[in-house]
Amino acid sequence: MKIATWNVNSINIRLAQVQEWLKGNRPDVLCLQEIKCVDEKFPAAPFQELGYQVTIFGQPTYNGVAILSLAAAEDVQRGFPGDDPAAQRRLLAATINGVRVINVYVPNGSEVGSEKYQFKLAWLEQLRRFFDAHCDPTTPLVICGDFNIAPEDRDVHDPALWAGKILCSDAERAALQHVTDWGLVDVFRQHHSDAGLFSWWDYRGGAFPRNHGLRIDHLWATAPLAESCTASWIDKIPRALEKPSDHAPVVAEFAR
DNA sequence: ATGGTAGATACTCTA
Repeated sequence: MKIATWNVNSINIRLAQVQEWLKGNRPDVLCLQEIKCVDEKFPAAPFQELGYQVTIFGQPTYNGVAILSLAAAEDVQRGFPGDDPAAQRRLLAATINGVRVINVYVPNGSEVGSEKYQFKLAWLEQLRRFFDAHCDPTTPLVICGDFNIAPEDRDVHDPALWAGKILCSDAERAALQHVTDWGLVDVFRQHHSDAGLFSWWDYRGGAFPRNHGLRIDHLWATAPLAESCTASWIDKIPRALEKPSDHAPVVAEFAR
């Protein structure tokens, strides 16, 4: 089973790239973030023609997540239980081939200390409470998406430059660790220990050709699923295309 | 210290 995550920064702008990537990679599951459209404007048919089921949780202009899956998406959950209908749409969960898949677009946080930063930290605390109340670390589960956090300095191209900044601050890293302490393993780091491996490069300043990036897109799995992970990688090819997303797809393969 | 990019949308228009 191959599971992938990709922040596409508008599914409508990126449609052809996502189609091509699905044809070439055929993941069982692709979790999308920042689809930036309402459900009705999501281009579902092109993906259905490729054999994918489409599960959407969109909103106007910002955020929005979706799951494309070859098998049926069961027990679909949109947002945190009890969310206000107007809440930002950043979480979509479904059970696919017996694996609970949780697709997240964690708030960016804007600037350390800002109101949006506080919202990000509170959102991560809510995510931990969601795991405590609704999930079981002894069952196969993966949470993947754009976490907007580089967990360690080896996930940052210039740790001194980024020290204490948004995406790298101690409080963000602690909030992420509090979530993963629930019982989650970073499956990418099971297979790669090197620095310099990134999933996001700013559009500005020629960051991609200089490899000035951060690793902020992740797949974390519970132990019973993580131990079956045979490979994980970041596919930098789409980031080099014309009109790319600023994020690259991240993939994990499981022997199940 | 600042600005650098990309996207949807507003605006406006049409129905």
